[in-house]
Amino acid sequence: MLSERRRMILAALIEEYIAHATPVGSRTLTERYRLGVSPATVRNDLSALEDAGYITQPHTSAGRIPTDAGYRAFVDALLASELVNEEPPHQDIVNQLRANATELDSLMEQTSAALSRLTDCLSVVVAPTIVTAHLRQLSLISMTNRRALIVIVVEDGQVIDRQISFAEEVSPEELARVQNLLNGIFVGKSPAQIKQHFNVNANEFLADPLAHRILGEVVECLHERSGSKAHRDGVSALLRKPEFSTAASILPIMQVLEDDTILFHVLDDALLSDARFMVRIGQENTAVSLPGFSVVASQYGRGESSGVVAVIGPTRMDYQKVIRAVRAAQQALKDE
Amino acid sequence: MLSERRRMILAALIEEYIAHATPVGSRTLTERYRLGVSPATVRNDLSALEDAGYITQPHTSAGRIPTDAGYRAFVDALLASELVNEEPPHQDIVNQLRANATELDSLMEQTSAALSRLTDCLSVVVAPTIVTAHLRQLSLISMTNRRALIVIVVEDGQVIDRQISFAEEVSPEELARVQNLLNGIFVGKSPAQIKQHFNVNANEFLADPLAHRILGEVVECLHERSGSKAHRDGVSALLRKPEFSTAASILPIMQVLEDDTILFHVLDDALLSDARFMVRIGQENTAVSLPGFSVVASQYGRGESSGVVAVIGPTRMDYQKVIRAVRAAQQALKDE
DNA sequence: TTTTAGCACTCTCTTTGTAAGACTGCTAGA
DNA sequence: TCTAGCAGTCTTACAAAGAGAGTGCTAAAA
Repeated sequence: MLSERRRMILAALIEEYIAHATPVGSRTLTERYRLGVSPATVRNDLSALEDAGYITQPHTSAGRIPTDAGYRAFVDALLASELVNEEPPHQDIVNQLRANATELDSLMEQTSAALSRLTDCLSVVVAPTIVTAHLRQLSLISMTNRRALIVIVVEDGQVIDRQISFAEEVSPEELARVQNLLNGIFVGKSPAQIKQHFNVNANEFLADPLAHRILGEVVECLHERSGSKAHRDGVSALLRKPEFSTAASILPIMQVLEDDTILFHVLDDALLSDARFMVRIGQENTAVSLPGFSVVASQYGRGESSGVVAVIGPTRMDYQKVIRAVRAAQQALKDE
Repeated sequence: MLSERRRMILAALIEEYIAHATPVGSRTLTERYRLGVSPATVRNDLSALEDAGYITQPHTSAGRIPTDAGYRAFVDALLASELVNEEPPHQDIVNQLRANATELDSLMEQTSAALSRLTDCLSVVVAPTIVTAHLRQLSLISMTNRRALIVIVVEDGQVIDRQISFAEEVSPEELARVQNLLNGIFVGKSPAQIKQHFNVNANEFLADPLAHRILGEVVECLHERSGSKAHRDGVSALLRKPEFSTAASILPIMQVLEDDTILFHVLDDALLSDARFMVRIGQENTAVSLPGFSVVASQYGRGESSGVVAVIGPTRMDYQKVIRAVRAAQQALKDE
């Protein structure tokens, strides 16, 4: 429905606005892009694009800037094109990250740092949820007479630990017994299965208070940690962008970042559908009002569980660069 | 050397400026504080205080605002007075925190959150360094044939874990053997002692490559983690303060927060001397230039090791409230 | 029908000038 | 030593005016 030229003009305008963060006029477009028409013609097209809701004018005598809908059309075109899909993402970076990081935690941290450096935006990497990952091993380590450490190792290599205190003394031998007991029953089971078993066979465990107590903690751990632990990087990059020069403009994103629950909410919202990859532009973020921010998020799989890697920046972000970077990060985080 | 009245005027001016963030004139002071003298007299004193470097004028026809030196004098007086020292810090909060948090990590997180809420500033809690804490127990958990988890428990209850991969298969029995071997030698030793033993007796361990490898990782862990892990909270509180309404004004602190190394550097600098408690006002922060920011930091001991708890905010912070809050946090984090 | 040139129009931004307001510094007197 | 009064200085707010940028529209050209 949009003529070829208008599409080109929209793309050129967005490109120009992304680069300079300043409203773009008809003359600028004809001067910098080989459109082959005069400014007057471009003006007509701009007017049409504005009527269609793709661009808007901050005020009468300014150039145009893209609306969220304009970015959306631009990004959809980008995603449909080969530009973003075909090219192999920065394989060198992927390899380098993989080589350096021996642990998931450190891999996430480094990926987040690389991502924010690469895109000059804020990046977030969320550890895979363990909702689906199966238990590999449970270890109980005695710390003092009345204190022990539970270490849970999950199939995809994630480790969760938690300390517990006992009202009465518990010997290391006792702990070893419970460890073997629980491992015997639950290794290979998913958190949901473990919880179910715990609830159904509650009576059985009541005879063994220590096992009951510890299993309770384990169940709690597995559910509490579901999707916890997020690495963030690149806040200061955002502060340097002209659109975020006032504190008020960055406050919304800071509030999101400060609270894991809200952050997860925003990311989950972005990935609610079965899509593994998602771009949310400005007001498309419905979980929290984030005017002026876009979120590019992707799930990444580690074994049976899945985490999220995302880049958050101004709607005026370099979508092509960001999308490719997120894809690359997803590769880096993917289970070997 | 400062007359009693001038001291009072300085205190009143700072109090007023802390409350309203706007330059304070002579009339305001006489109206709101019972000084018993006329504005003209106050003006003379203000002029003297300015000559002495305690206050300054943004411009000729504005009131005065405190300089870093002015705050310093104010804070020194505060610290010398009973106001801050004698009163028992919010014991209720301390107790509540202690009750909720079973683990150090969660205690630090909750303390940080409470501290920032209480002071309406940014708060940072750094885990105790383990430089001096002795090893309590070492556990090796087999994850796969070629992968194991090292869990290090230190005297003060901190837990460190790290995954390692092996070139060849390693049986759980082998791991158990090494675990016993290393525990036998190193339990009760400090990181420094362990490292030394490792270096001196290198030959002995060469005959046992697995033990050598694992001990190497342990040594590395203990030193890497020294003073790592920091919890931050309350960034958005800073954004709401009028002095940080521009992105440029908060950029410095964001850069510090983003990089643990720099953050530690700032805090270490604040606690470089043997003082366990320190207030750094504005330019007194020498590690990194933090114009307009003050740092109130305290060490807190957990057993033999020590961590840092700090509040960072505008130089125009409520020092009394902040100092007492930091003291309370230090109590909450102190080893039972 | 589409494109172009030209022009009037509108709006922002900057500058300039003015008036009001705030606070000081100074001087002279209590 | 303190106070009252006043002139002086500086910011802030507001209005007016000019420059600049970019548009929309109209009429002619392709």
